Amino acid sequence: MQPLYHKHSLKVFNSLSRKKEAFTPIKEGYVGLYVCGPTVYSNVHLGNCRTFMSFDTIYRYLLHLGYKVRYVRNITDAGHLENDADAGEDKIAKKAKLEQIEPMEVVQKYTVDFHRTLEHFNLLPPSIEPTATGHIIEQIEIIKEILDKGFAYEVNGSVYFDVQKFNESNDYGKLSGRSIEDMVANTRALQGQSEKKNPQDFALWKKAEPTHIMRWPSPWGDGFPGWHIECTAMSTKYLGEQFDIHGGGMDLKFPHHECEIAQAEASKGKSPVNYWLHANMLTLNGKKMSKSTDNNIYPSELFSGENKLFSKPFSAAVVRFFMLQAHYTSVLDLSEEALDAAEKGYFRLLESFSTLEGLSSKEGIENDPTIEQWVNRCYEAMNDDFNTPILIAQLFEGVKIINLINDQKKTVSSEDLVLISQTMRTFFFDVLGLFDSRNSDAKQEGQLKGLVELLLKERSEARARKDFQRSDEIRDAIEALGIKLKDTKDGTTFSLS
RNA sequence: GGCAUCGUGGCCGAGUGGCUAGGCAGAGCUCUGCAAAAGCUUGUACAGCGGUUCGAAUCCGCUCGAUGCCUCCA
Repeated sequence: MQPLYHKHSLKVFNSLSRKKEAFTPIKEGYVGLYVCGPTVYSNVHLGNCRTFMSFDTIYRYLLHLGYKVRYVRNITDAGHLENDADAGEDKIAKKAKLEQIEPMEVVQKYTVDFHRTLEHFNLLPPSIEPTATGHIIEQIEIIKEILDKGFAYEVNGSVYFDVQKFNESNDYGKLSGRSIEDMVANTRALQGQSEKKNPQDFALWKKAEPTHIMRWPSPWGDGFPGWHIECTAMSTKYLGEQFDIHGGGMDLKFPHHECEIAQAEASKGKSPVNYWLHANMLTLNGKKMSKSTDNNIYPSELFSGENKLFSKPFSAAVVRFFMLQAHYTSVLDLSEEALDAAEKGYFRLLESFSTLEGLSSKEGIENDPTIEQWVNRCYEAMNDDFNTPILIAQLFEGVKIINLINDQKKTVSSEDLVLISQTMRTFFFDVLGLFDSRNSDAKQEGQLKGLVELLLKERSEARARKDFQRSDEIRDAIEALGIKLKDTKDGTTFSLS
C-alpha cells in the first residue's frame, strides 16, 4: 500500500517566508525534524509543554502520513548565561549553587521532571534526544569552521561571531524581519561588552573564569560553548547540513534561530532549514508564561488542583485537548472557564467511542459518499498547516453521525461503519495524541471499591434479616472474582488483590 | 523607540474578498418513571474610522488597544 502522503498535499506555514508552502521533504518519504528542547534548570511549566505538544502533534501526523521521521529534540544542559555580559553566570551553575548540589544533579533532576511531565501529556519520545554537554567536540569543530571562513574572531579565550562581516555576504535578520541597521541603532549598551567588536556579535565560545564549574578544554583555552551553537552542532550531526523542519517556540526566533541560520550559513555555506515552524505562546492572565517572571503554572499543580488559579483539578488529557483546540501559531490564554468548556467537549467526544462500540451496520446498502467526504475534510484540516481546531470540529461532526446511527435515524453499510470508527480513533488517539483519562488505575480502583462496598452493604442487610442464602450468594460471587472478604466484629473488610 | 503579531457573538476559538466553522454556556422542543445522555431548533459576531470593490470580518490607510521579540526563556 502506498503511504498516505502520496494522496495528501501537506502545507505548512514557513516562518522564514511568512507564507504557507507545500511541504516537500528533501528525500521522499523521509523527514528530518529538529525542535529546540528545554534548558533544564527548573521544572517545565505549562507554557513549555504547549510547544512540545504542538510539535508532538506535528510529529504524529507526519508519522501517520507514512513518513519516516527522525525527530531530534535536544536537552540544553550547559552554556546558557543570565545575560550577554562577560560576568554572566551559567543558569545551571547558579541553580546548583542555590540548591547546593552539583550542576549535573540539577540537570538530572529537571531532565527527569521534563520526561515525566511530557509522558503525562502522552508525548511520543523523540528519535534522538542529544545533550549539549555530550556534543562539545562537535560544537568546537563548527566554531573552528566559522573561524576559518572568517566570520568569527577570537578575543582573550572567547570566540565571537562577526555579525557585520556575515551580513556583507548574507542576510542576518531574515528570519525575524530585522535589519542590521535597526539593530545597530537600537542595541542597548550593556556593560562589560568590551571584548566584542560590535554589540550585535554573539558568543560562540566563552572563556571560563576560574570559578566556573562547567568547563571544557578547547583550542582557545578552557571554556564553554555559546548560546546558539549547540543546536547547530546537533542538528547538523543527526539531520545533516540541510534538513526539512526546524521547530521551536516563537520566543526563540530571535536571537536563537537567527543565530543558528547565521552559524550554519557561515560554516557550511548554505541555509540549514527548509521549513521553520514556530509555536506560539501560552499566556496566563494575558501574559506570557515565563520562568523568570514567575507568571506560570506547573502541570502538577493543574493535575492536583492545588494552585491559586483554579478551583478544581484538570487531567492531562483535558489540557491537551484544550490546547489542540487552538492553532499552534496562535496565542492561547489559559483560564478556568476555557478549561471547563474544553473538558465537557472532550468528554462528549470520549462518550462517542462508547456509543460507537454498540453500533451495528445494515446489510445490503450502498456506501454513503458523505462519509468519505467527511474523512477527507479531516485530512484537509491537518494538511492545512496542522489545523487541529478544524480537525476537532470535524470530529464533532463525526459524533453527530455516530449519534444519528445510534438513534436509528441513519443507517450505514458495514464498510462505512468501519471507516467512521477508524477515522475517529486514528485522529483522536494517534494523531491528536489524546487518551481516555477516565480510566486511570486510581479512578478504576475507586470505582471498584465503591461497587464492592455497595454489595457488602446489601450482604450485611441480608445477614441482619438472617437471609443467609442471599448473603452467602453475594460472598461467593465476590470471592469468585478474587476479592477476599474478612468478617470482623466491626464489619466486613476486603482486599482487591 | 525599533521589529513582528493580534483584536471575531456571554466565554474559548477557526476562517480570511460573496457560501452556517466548532466547542462551552443560554433558550425552546422531542425522548424519558425521575435524572443523565442523546436528537432537533435557535444566535447575522468580526476594535473604531476612512478607502478599494458590484460586494470586506477578510485587501489598503489611519486611530485605539493587547501581546511577543529587541537580555536567558517553549
